[in-house]
Amino acid sequence: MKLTEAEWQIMNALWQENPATARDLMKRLPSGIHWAYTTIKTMLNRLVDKNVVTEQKNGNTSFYKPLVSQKKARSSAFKSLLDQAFNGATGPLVHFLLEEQKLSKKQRQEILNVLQEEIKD
Amino acid sequence: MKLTEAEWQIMNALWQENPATARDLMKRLPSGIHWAYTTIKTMLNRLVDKNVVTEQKNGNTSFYKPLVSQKKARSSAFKSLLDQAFNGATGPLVHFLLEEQKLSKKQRQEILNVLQEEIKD
DNA sequence: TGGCGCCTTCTACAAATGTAGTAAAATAAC
DNA sequence: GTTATTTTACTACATTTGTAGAAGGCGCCA
Repeated sequence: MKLTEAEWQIMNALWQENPATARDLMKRLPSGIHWAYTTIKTMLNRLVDKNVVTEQKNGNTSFYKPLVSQKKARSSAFKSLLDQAFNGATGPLVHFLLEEQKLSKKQRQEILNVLQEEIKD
Repeated sequence: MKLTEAEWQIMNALWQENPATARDLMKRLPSGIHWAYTTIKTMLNRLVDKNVVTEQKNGNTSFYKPLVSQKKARSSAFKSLLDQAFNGATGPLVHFLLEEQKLSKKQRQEILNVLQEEIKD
């Protein structure tokens, strides 16, 4: 399932903690994003239509929960990027990742840490 | 500069070899994609508008060249994914990469080596 | 019991995206 | 030169995406 940019914002907020109301999500959006309440509801409705979240009503209020895990969504986005921009192969991406000037020393160190962690066993 | 999915197809074909005509690109598109000639022209026009490619006419026929390098485009797409789906940090992506893509120990070690090489200075 | 505030459902609407048809102009083929 | 082929320039149109307003319903408190 493909998420749009705006949908990612909503989902990121929702994954943080759920179930959550539209109001909750509104508060959790990154500072800098100030959508109208109804905008958020619209997004949620679309996500429900897409079967990415479920809606449960308690009285008059809707509570939302993700139907798709963050991991799954990431996987899908990752794969799309790979196919689209890196000829579908991990190799070029890794190469890119390492070569890319934009990575700060800190970021590289971060990668190194992860790798070492993973390599351990 | 943000490319759409369809635009990536065109650009991937264009990066392969250029300058190229719309007809050239049509032939180079991955098997499975069969766009009308005018569709390709439309995309190219939009890419020209976006300053992603240049158009030079030779007589009646247009030749196109990328104005944005593949590397640059990749970088941009990569960064978008990172921001959108991985909280902007390389770490989680790498984690994901290692976990999901099942890199062999040897591959990891290889990456590690390259990284250490890179980090040195 | 009449507002106040919050929630929902509907509706709207411009811009971006995917996809292409048409008509006219340029060129190539005979 | 006349026809066939190619190319361009313009226009079109449905769908998706980003963003939100309006109107009606419900609980609460003065």
